[in-house]
Amino acid sequence: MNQHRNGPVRSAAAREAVLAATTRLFHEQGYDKLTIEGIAREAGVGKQTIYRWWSSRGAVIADCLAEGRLFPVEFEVPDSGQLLPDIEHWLSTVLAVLDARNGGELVRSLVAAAAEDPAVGTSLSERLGVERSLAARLERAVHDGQLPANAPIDQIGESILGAIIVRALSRQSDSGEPLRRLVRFLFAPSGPARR
Amino acid sequence: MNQHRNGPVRSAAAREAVLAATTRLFHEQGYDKLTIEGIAREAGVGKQTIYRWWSSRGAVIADCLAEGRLFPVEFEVPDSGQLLPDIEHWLSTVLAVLDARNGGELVRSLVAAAAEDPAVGTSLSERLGVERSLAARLERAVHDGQLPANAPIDQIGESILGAIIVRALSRQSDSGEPLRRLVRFLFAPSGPARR
Amino acid sequence: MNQHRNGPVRSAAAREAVLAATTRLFHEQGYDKLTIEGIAREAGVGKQTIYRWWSSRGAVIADCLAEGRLFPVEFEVPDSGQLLPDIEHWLSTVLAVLDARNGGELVRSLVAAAAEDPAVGTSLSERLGVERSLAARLERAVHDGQLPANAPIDQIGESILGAIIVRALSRQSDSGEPLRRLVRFLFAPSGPARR
Amino acid sequence: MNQHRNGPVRSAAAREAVLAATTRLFHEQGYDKLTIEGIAREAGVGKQTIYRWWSSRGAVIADCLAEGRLFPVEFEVPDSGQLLPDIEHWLSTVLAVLDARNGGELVRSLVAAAAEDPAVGTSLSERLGVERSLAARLERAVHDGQLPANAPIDQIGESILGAIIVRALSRQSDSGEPLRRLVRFLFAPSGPARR
DNA sequence: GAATAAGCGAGACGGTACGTCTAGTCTTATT
DNA sequence: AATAAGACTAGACGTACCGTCTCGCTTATTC
Repeated sequence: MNQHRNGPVRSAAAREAVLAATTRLFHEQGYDKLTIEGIAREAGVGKQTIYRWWSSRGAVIADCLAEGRLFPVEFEVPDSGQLLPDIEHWLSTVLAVLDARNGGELVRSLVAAAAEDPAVGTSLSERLGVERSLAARLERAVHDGQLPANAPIDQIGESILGAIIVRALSRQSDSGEPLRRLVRFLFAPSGPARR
Repeated sequence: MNQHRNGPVRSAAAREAVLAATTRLFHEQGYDKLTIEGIAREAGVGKQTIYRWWSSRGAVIADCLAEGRLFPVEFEVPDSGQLLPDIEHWLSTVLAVLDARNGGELVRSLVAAAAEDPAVGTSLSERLGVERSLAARLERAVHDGQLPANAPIDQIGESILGAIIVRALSRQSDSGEPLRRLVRFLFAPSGPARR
Repeated sequence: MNQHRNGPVRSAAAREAVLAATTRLFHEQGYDKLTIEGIAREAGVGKQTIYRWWSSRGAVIADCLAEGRLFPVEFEVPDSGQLLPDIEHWLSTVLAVLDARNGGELVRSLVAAAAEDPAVGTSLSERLGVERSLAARLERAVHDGQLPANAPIDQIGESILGAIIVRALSRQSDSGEPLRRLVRFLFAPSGPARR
Repeated sequence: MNQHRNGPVRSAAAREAVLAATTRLFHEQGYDKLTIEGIAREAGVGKQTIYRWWSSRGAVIADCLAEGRLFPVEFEVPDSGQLLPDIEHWLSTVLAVLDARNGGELVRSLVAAAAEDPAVGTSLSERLGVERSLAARLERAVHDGQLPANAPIDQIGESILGAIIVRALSRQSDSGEPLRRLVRFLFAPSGPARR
């Protein structure tokens, strides 16, 4: 980080170093032990450089999220024509990634960050594909007739994401089966007669 | 806290002062500006007294929650026999309370606290009546046949709570109508799953 | 000449702006709050322009001193033939100028600058006319026989200047009468040493 | 410094460590490179402890001075009955001490400190014995008739101290002979006829 | 009249220190 | 033995400057 500097335009090297260091520290220690000083130290960057370009700790995390540095993959909901299997596939992917990297801790950190900084919440939701991919898939399901015309698409997505969050907050480590039961309840192909 | 205390047993006055001060500061400034020093100052109490009886900032909040100092009322789900109206009534009560006291900020603070401290999450969920009252009501709905026998009761509660949280985290201030649409979808006479 | 260079030469406007800004800030805030960044800002000049032409903060002050920007007048010791009145006249002028512009603070600032940068000390002494004018006058007094042949001219000047400095450092604001008593003692017709 | 702490009364150990560290750093690096953080680091003390008990960098130095940590000895003016030899003896002692420990740098540092903080000036003057011992000796000389009755005692002392300072500020390293000439001029036992 | 090269305002950069705040531990005197 | 008070080390906060650097522009000199 002390090689080529570019002068009075923003240094791409510094930006990269900050985001890389933040990603590393975030995974190692979690959000509440993440400090601006720590990032600067780890990145070999002056504190002012961070304060110059990011408004808060959360803003840095939001950038990391937006660039896919915290999750390695895109979460796409496939479209096989059948709603429930598609959603289950997406959910499995999400849970696999979360569990692989000490998911509870990761989600809690992200939630803490989101509670502090709006941008993180937005980025997180986008990154998990809730809006872009999940909502789009549900939209198509409405067109297919697999969901009723008045189904509250966004809220369904939020409720699934919310259930993931609540599960993380309550420190349950149950391999995700309950969440699968939830989506099965929501999207059962042949809804059991209920009344 | 400048009263006369009587020696070597735990001071009820100190406990009361701490919880009262915490409640006040939490409402005024939110969780992330809540500090042990601030509580001690406000309560007129030595820091050590707090450290002696509570393990962390979150533990104090959890105590406040458990004693109903953060929410003034109990959230009970009524049982009129009809599931959907009962749930909607409960949801309206919850939203009314949240909106009344700058709810978004309050929920975000609670979520931040829960992300840091497990006890807070548990207390919060209990306090909102999700487990005790909501889950019990859903249980009865299963017996009634208003919900299918295999309905994932706990997860349904968590998904509603989660939706409230996600809504708060994304700073939407939409008067709760979307959440009402969600519960209508979940508990509509025909059920969310349909074919 | 083997060294012909092209391009613009030193900008007189920039030099002028720097010295003017420095003078202004020095008088307003004193030496220890004088910063290169502050000067550059005030002068509307790039920092590099200052670093290119001056080696240090002190060097800029020394330039200001040398150009008479910090003291408005020359301090000349008159030569009426009578030593003591001449010196008293010079001293009165110096004290008048110092007292007029919050002299204690000014002297302290100059002393601080001199302690940091040798050039300032030299400039200061020159500017006050200690060497040029006071020492010359004393020299003439030796020739006149008003001072003994072996009188340590330079040291006498330094001791007067030093007394002014000590007085400023100890924050006495005594209208200069004590200093007048000192020079009367030094240059009384009978001399300081007497038996 | 992490051994015995004394509780909510001022820690003598911390005070000692701070003053010792300050003395060390002051001699090694001079006043302008002396920082609160540096002192805290060297002393193994929290910064707040310094800010709690001293109002500024200068105040710490003043304490060091007052306790004789910067100069190892007391500077006493002897009283043999003969003024000039007594003063010369005192001056030799002072100069010896100053030269022994890179005196110019030391005096400049002290002057810079005094320019910033009044207490340092006072302490310095006291420490060198200017007031206590030198002025007292001159007083006695007045009684003896070795100095005229109206001799400005304090100013004479200040002028000698001032000459030492000016000499240090102008970076002359002349072994002190000029200063000896000055005091000889001031206190010559048999003042040469001058006019 | 182009090409060249220095000076210029601007300001980003890695750093260091500032003075403040809180964490969590420990000691004192009091009750 | 618990308390209110508060000193202690440690370290992060966000700000201010340091001295170096690079950028794009302007300007004078040389080819």
